[in-house]
Amino acid sequence: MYHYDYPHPAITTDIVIFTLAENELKVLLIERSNEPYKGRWALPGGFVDIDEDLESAALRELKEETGVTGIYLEQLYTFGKPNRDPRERVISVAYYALVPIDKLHIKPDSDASKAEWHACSSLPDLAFDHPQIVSLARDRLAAKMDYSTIALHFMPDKFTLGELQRVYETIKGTPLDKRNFRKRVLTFNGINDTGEKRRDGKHRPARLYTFNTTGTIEFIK
Amino acid sequence: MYHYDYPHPAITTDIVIFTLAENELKVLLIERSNEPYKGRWALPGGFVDIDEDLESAALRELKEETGVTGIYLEQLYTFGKPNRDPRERVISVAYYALVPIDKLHIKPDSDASKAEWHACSSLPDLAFDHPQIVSLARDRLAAKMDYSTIALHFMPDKFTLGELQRVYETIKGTPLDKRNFRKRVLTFNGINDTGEKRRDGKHRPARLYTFNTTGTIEFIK
DNA sequence: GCAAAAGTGTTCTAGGTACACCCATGT
DNA sequence: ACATGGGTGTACCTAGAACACTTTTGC
Repeated sequence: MYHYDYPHPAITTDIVIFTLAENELKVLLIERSNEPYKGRWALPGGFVDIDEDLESAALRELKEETGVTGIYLEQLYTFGKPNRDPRERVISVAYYALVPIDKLHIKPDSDASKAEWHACSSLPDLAFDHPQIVSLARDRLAAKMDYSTIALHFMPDKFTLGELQRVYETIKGTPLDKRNFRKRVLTFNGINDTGEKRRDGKHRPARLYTFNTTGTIEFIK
Repeated sequence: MYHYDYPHPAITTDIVIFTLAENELKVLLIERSNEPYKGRWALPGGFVDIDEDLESAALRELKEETGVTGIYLEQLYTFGKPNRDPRERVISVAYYALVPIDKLHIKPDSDASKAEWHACSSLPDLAFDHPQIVSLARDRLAAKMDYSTIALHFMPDKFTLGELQRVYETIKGTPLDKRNFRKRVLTFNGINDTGEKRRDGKHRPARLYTFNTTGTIEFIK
């Protein structure tokens, strides 16, 4: 038992974990096995330990749910309406993360609870204020697409420019001109031609590129 | 006394309150009258009540310290390193606010503690992790200057384009071309010519403009 | 009449957009 | 040989940057 002179709220982190699969932007959801909202889908998340940094708590949740580490993670917003959780006052520091396309198979099924990727275009009814959180995360991601290199964090270690263009087209929802797209992304710092090529189909092999992912994003223009 | 099965952190809000005076960007600081950091300067802020929304807590602090209401306020970031406060685990949801030039006289001296405006260019040693908070707030403000109408929230109800240009020049730290500046700001939605003019000195009177401040900012370009 | 800030257009430049064909491979 | 995605250059257009003089007032 812990005692305080004044009432204290509980602190959680919730994470909007994005990935791209089947040419759709997807988020990882957990089916709740306890009340409240038992049986409803919710964002992965949990309580922050009393000696744990907020970002560490988010990284821990991320690892527990997906098994991935070393990916892009950014604080999104803190949600603290007094009745957002029916049990007690809970303030949630929301983060969002980007999982590269090739790392998502690892284990979306850690503990007993069911975890699944859901297309952003058709999400189920979410628990708590999680619809707001997802919505804000999508807005932030869409905005950063225009003025940063954030999209590169969806890419595997080596990728072709065609793959990268499909990522942009999927998130923005519009087709892009191939020549203009290539001119633009090749001006980004950190994109390098490996010299290697990949043959995958009955067409000309594509050059493979890498991105210097220092875990950060670069601002452009 | 309040009891919990698990330890709970305390939650505060800290606010970076900006204004412009004497052609300088300034922030409001409070001299701490209690330990820890007694006698040091710190951001205004305080504990969030258990049934209080985060933004309401920030607005309450803002009103207590400056007497102003209805000004621009935005959540900045949540700071939660385990030892950022030596007393107990304290997580701070930081906000920043913009006080119009003509409203800052009201009362920067609410309770017993001393409150003063300090130029951003020469801040004293701040308590806790407040240097980081101020620094992030300045970065955010500078960034929003480029792609939003946030600067208009520094303006009084009626202002001249010359005054507005000096605000931009002060925050950005560079002189701007008068003709290009006017062309640009007059494309913003919400800026209207009142038809009135102001005479204040031995020169041609200036047109007075207003801004439709719905409390929000508009994104441009 | 002179000092001081308000007010006003045009030219130039650079970055973004539009656009069509050849290349290397698998079947 | 043909289908498939990879790879490349130029012309146009628009938004931002550079730039100088006239107007209205107070003293």
